[in-house]
Amino acid sequence: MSRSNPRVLSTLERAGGFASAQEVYQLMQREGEQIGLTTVYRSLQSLVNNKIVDVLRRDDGEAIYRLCGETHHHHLVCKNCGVTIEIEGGAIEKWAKSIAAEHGFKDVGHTAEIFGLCSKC
Amino acid sequence: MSRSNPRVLSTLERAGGFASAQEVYQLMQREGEQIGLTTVYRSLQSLVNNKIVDVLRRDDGEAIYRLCGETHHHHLVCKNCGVTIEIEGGAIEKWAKSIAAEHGFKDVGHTAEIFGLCSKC
DNA sequence: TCTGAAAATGAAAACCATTTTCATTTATGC
DNA sequence: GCATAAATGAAAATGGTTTTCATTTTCAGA
Repeated sequence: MSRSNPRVLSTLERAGGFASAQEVYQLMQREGEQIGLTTVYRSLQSLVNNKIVDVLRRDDGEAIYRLCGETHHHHLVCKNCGVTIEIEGGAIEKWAKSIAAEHGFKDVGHTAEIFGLCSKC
Repeated sequence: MSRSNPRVLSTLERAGGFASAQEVYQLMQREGEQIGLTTVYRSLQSLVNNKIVDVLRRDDGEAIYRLCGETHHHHLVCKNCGVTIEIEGGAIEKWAKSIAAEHGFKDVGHTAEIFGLCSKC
């Protein structure tokens, strides 16, 4: 298994904690970092596995990565400009748990995203 | 510009109003319809432009199309055997709408999935 | 300090959904 | 009919992402 190259995380932070793999790679190149695109992808994947970053999708399907806090939250994302607002999901947690219990499911997790056009777009 | 091939819409409806372009294409092939993948893509695009269908993204980035105005549902998926149960999302709809309104978002949609281990696994 | 196994790396190729190109067929108005 | 526009689809191009594989680096133990 591969661990994350720390410079990738540091670059993602510097990018405002919100960038695609391609963008992280280009940023590192521009700054003279010597790294391959493959390693960027692998590092980001590893960060996702370790729950250090989240992955979302742009409208065109490109994956964007962003730092996430530890508390479980959801996102409200503008599908035009990409601005993201973290939201609490208390209601969702309960909903997911009750639905799962109703059908005898265990070890339950869930995903939920809300998207739309923000007030500026 | 091209108009939508009506068989594409009819197939999307038959698919439960929720499928990717590739799936629509495969479904049509299996049913003996004679159509090219290009036409499927063009028809779906045209349906999106005409606001007849919505387009979302799967986690893997593939675009999925769904009929507008359909009351859409969510899924409870077993992460071991893959069995899927359709569930109503009334509570989620309300939650998504209120959160979005709170932050001035318009043209709002959402995704939500619950996953876990089903009673058999 | 050596040595070898395991992990990390990255260039190139493979993958795959999607889009574009372009030549051909079909539909439509006159 | 005839001409022009629209629709079609095979094949090629595009572009993000993943895989392959050979090489380099790391590092624990002799």
